Amino acid sequence: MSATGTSLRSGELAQLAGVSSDTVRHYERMGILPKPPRTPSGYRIYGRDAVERVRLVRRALQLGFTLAELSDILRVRDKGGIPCQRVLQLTEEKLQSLAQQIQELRRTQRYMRQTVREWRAQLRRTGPGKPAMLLHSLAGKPAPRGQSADHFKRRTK
Amino acid sequence: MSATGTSLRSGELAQLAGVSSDTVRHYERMGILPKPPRTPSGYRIYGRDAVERVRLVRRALQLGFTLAELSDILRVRDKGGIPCQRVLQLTEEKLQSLAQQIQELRRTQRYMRQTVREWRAQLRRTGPGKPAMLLHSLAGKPAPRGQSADHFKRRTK
DNA sequence: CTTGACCCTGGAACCGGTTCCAGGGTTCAT
DNA sequence: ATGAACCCTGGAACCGGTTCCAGGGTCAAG
Repeated sequence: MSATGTSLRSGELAQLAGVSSDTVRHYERMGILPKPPRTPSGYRIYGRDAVERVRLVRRALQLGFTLAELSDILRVRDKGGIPCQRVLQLTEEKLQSLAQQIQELRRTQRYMRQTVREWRAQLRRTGPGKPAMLLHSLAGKPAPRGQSADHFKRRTK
Repeated sequence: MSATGTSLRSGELAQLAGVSSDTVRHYERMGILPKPPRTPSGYRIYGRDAVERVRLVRRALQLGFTLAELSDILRVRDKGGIPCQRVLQLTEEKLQSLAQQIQELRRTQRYMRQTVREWRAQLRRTGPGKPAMLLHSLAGKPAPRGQSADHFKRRTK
């Protein structure tokens, strides 16, 4: 009875939007998907627009928005508010720090390439199965500028 | 009695290496700093070489090594092993995925810039305080290639 | 002797988005 | 009426590096 209708159950929504149903429920908990009506037995009933919503969230996440931010924004919007300015501003901030991040990564890249080059030379010099002290040589080198050490993980802010 | 000697206590080591003493102890737990001798009262006693070691670890972390990897490598080295090949190989892998990561980020950057441009135009069209649907417009757009959605956090592997 | 700076331990919190779990109900087909 | 496939709940685990915490020693200067 649910297959071809307009209404979706959590699993179907998840499928259509390309996430797990766990994630769908999680989004609801985070206030990102509004609480949907339920069947008498407690199953969630979503409209097809929910698919859009989830997809939107995924895109926004890719742009660096957090669930918390999206929760804010969407809540405002759902109340008839116009969060566009806020969205635009946030996006520009992300863009900013994205640029920074890229720069940082490229610094690391240069540094790492240089290091590998030196290591290769060193290995040729000392012979393959010998001492070499590769890692050790790092200690004395000038760090790759940015001191943060978490290029990799930390979300923008 | 400890100030100018050759031996360091955890806090001094931390200071000299630019980390917190919590971190020093953590490194020990992870097997990255070898268990140091203790004073009769239980204080750790490090030699000056420990400073190098910690600095080395920090550099390596910046290059994308994990504590686990470093733990392995250093343990081998401390036993007289020669982990240089391993180090080199790992580094090349990091370098590889770093390049990928940068590419991904640049894609996102391009996508985001384009998006902002479109939004600006849209805002001009609809007038400043009006509807606008900025975020909403994301749902229909083609995603920025990479489907991973975690440019930002996840450590390389 | 007191004060304050330092050290010890091991376990938990943190970040954020996702996933997993146990224990239990619903729906539909065979 | 039995099974398979789905759904419900709320809480916890996960990743990894760092930090924080309580409850307690150590040590030197005043």
